[in-house]
Amino acid sequence: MSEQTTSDRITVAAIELISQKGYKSATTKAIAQLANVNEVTLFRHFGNKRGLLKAIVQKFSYAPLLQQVIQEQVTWDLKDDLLLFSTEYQRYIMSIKDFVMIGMKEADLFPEINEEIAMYKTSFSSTEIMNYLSEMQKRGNLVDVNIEATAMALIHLNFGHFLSLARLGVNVSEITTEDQLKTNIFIFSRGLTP
Amino acid sequence: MSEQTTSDRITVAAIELISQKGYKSATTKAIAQLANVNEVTLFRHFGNKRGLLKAIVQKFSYAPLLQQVIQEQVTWDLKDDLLLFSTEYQRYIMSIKDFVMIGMKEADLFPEINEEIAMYKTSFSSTEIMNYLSEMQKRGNLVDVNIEATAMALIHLNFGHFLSLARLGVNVSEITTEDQLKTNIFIFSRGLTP
DNA sequence: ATAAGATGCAAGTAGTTACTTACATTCTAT
DNA sequence: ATAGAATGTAAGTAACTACTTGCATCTTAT
Repeated sequence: MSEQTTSDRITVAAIELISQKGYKSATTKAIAQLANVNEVTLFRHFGNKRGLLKAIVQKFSYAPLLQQVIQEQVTWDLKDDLLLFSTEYQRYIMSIKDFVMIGMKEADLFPEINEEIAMYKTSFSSTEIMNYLSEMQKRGNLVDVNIEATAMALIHLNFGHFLSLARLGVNVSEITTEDQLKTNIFIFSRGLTP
Repeated sequence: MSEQTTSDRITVAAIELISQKGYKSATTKAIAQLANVNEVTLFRHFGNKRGLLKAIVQKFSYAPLLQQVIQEQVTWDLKDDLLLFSTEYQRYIMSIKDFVMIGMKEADLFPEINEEIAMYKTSFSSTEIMNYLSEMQKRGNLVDVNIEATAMALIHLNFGHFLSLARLGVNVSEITTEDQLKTNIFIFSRGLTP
């Protein structure tokens, strides 16, 4: 039928249901039904429900390419770079949105997908940004400010925006993501440029 | 024994367990055990598990006093006011942290505690901030910027910070909340002051 | 064409969970 | 002291859920 393998169809269905209802409420029966396979097939592929989650985690646990992408495109112009960071972050985290939502809901259940992964490492690590900000300070393109706190502020802002989008599906307000990011970068670049 | 009523002990226990494990995984048996009451008592008080959650939602659904507190203390100095907003927000949302986490996990299960409540209304509504920002613009204390987007940026930033704290219990980084807020306000006031 | 592997189907099992019922016990107000 | 309300105890039920087993059917590579 479809080009996806059976395992893929099951994991995709599982990700959708678990991110929506949570791990406990997403029954193997429902997952199998959504994946259009027999429930037994699910167990034949993954052993048990936990194994299914494990497979999902592994599926998403690759080193984020984002860092490379960013490092290659850095211009050392604060405004441009902040926009680059934000748009890349938003693009990437939205693509793995369901996985992040699972991490949000099941952090205690599954240490592997704890918040650190879902919130920071999965996207870009804060150290990447901190390195960038330090270099910017050396170049005299950045005001004297707590680097670590600034990096966290950037991440928190972007993650907060992502959460609005992800949870409601649509923007809370009428603002488009583009306009929102524009304003964010305006404030930050103006606040951080010497 | 304790001064709390039986109902209170049950709801408190339920909030703790549900915010940790999620609604489905927090069994009535475990809730009763934690509350130090017989499981039957739980059902006598709340009818069913759903009724217990309903009681919890009602317990937290009062008009946030935060608005008043803020309006009374506004100084129309951007830096001072932003600090006031942030600290009050942080103080308040941390006090209802478990409830907010329930909202984060069970939004689909319970429309009443959807994200809007947990994320925005429960704390301070975005319109309150927007009114403040508009007035600041009229007074010439604020740069020409998208008011709505700026308000959302403030909320996202503060909510993002809250989430780090709430999820990990401790700050991700070594920065104290105070230092983090200071940096946030530094960036924002510098970026928004004409 | 055929063997091997993957999947479907039917039935079942053991454990869990929300919820009930009947009765005993304790607490509280008068 | 006593009635009435609140709580505890014991036992049970019906539904659900993860997971298993045995066998039939289908697909695919050779």
